Amino acid sequence: MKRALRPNLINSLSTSFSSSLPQQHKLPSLHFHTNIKAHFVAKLQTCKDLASATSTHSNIVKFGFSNDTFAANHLINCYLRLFRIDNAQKLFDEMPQRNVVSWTSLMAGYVGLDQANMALCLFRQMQGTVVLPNEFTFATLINACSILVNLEIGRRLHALVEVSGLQSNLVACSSLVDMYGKCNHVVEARLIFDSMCTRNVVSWTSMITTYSQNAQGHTALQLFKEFNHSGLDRPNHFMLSSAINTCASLGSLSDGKITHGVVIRLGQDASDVIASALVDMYAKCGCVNYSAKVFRRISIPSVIPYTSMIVGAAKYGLGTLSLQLFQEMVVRSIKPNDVTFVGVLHACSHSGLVDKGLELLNSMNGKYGVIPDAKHYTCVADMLGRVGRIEEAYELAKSVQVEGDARAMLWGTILSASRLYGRVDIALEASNRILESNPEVDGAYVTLVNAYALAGDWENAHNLRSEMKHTGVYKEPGSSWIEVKEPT
DNA sequence: ATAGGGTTAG
Repeated sequence: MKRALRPNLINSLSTSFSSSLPQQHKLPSLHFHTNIKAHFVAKLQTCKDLASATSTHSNIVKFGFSNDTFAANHLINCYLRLFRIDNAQKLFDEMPQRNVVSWTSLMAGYVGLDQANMALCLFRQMQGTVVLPNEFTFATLINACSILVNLEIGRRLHALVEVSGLQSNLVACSSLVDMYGKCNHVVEARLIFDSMCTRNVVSWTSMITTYSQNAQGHTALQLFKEFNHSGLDRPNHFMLSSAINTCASLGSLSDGKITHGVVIRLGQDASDVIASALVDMYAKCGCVNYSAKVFRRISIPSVIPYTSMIVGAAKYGLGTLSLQLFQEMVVRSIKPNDVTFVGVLHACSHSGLVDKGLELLNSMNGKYGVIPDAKHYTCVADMLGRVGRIEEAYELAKSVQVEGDARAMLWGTILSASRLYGRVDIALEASNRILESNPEVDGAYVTLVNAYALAGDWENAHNLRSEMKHTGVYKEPGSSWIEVKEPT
């Protein structure tokens, strides 16, 4: 095997370099060296599978480039593209000389694999070296803070950005705008946006999204308009999706139609991402028939527009349409994901197709390879609860392992159903589990009081209410207890 | 060579 591999490689190299090699008599070895390295790097950039990555890796070692930082950085990035963070980390650990690209690449790799914390750890390690962070390093780290909603570290990085003299840097500032926005600090995001000396589509999109995600949709749309009149650039599909999404969150059909008009004028209506946003927007603005129109114009819809349409139809009680669409995507071999199943399960729930819903839940993993999680169980528990199949809902909830807020949600659903059907025993059980999952939830206290009261256990109800007053979680009786999580 | 923004659920 190995014997065959090496001559082949040398053959392929000599053919690719045969035209340049003979002319370079003076420095043949040096040029061969440079060219062969370029060849390996080119190979790494187009690597599609682990086998070719590892074979190129071993060739890099064989040809004596194992200590070459440039080649190793390419290898790291190649492994990261193939989602092999373990290989990338191992290589990184073995590098004798790491530069800022080595560090930043590995950090970005962790962020991309939902391990934003690891990126921050790496930065701490990096600070113990002589390598200095650049704008890309900061952008990657600030992005990690956005994902983690970690304002504290975000602020520290902001300070470091300033110390490093990058306070007007486009890339660093755009990520700061995004970070402050994701941490709900709109004013600070805007201050940075205003302080930037150059802005591009990305920075404007970050600012628009910040307003949109912080319940200031009108300001977001105003900024979108401002950008369009500024003549700086044309909005791209990122900015357009954000604007459409803003209209959806506002529930404003008129703004939605105007934005749809902008999309058409810019010739962006063929974009899958934009179409998904439009389908969702029309459904949220009360026009599911428009959603259907947009959806049917997509030639090959991916799982996202399919899901948007399934969810939209489900909300309008068009359960049969949702299920038809689901069937259609299965026939077209478009793989449903976890969100798609939330949609179809909702459809079953809202249209009273209970047994169909149960059948779907049970076939999710085996037939479609999607492992049901808390949100699916909550959905099905709600479906069973609505039609009074409380026992089954209760058994289902007991059978699943869920933690934290998701657990409170699941048992909140059981609680709601058991109250509705007067099952005080199960209501009590559910209240207790909500308390176990999340003791800070004041709504659960109220519910527990209600449950005790319902059961006629007034003494316990009274005691608990005093305890609540004591711990400061008291809520006036009669207020809504369904709000498990209040917006901050 | 490395980087920043967007789309489906609750």
